[in-house]
Amino acid sequence: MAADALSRVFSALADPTRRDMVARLAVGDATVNELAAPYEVSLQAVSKHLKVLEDAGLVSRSREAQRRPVHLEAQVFDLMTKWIERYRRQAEERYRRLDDVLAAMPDDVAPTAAQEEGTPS
Amino acid sequence: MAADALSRVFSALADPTRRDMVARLAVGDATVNELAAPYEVSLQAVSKHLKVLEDAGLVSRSREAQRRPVHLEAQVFDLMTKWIERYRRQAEERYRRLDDVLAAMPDDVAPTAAQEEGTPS
DNA sequence: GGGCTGCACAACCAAGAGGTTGACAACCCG
DNA sequence: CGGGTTGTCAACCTCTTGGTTGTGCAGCCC
Repeated sequence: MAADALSRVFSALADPTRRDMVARLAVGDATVNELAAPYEVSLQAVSKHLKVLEDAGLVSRSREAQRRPVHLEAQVFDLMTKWIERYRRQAEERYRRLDDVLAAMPDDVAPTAAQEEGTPS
Repeated sequence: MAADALSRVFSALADPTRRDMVARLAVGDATVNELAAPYEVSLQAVSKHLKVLEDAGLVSRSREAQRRPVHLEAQVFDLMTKWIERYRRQAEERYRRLDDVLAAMPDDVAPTAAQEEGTPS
């Protein structure tokens, strides 16, 4: 749906079945039938899942006679890890420089201690 | 939708708007209005996005008078990176031990050379 | 060449996601 | 207390998603 690559990758991995397939493919290439075996769903459903993974660039499919072996393209993972690491680091950095942030705050209450809700009466 | 935590996290980050919000929150906490400002969508839509992020455990919302400051919970990222790293490493490892994998194969054609399609006649 | 296997494409359907508007609750300010 | 500000909840609409079944094509096997 979303045109950008990162969205497609995240979206593709948001499904447990597809993550499971990726896990399976990390061990080695597999055919559609092999991938479909563990699941209750129809072969067509699996084929759809593979299309999603392929559109996300997570897998590639080659031809080998009438079989279509599926191959994991692990380098796409880097796209995610880069994004994640960037903001995680940024957030951690922010914790480290908490004093600066507090100094920049107006005259708000300093959240040094988490205050509980006040008595309702 | 999917009950498991990892799916919720991936799904939450599959939306560019929500990733953008996370990027914004990495700089520092913000109110809903502040977060909504850059976007064309209604405040309610932003509120929904935040709910998705909150359900994924990516952000938390506190109370501060009538304001609801949103805070990034970066540690959830670890959940993803762990998953990703696991299978990326596994896939990379597989490349390294390609010979073993080939040896373990049955009597299939060894894909040492990518054979082109046979002559159709 | 006929049939079986492996897989994809198309049409359809139920459920969910993301957007909208409208109403309203909680809180500060005067 | 009344009014503005901040944000949520509910109802509704539409498009997408994940599933189904049906059909059909490409390629081995006999």
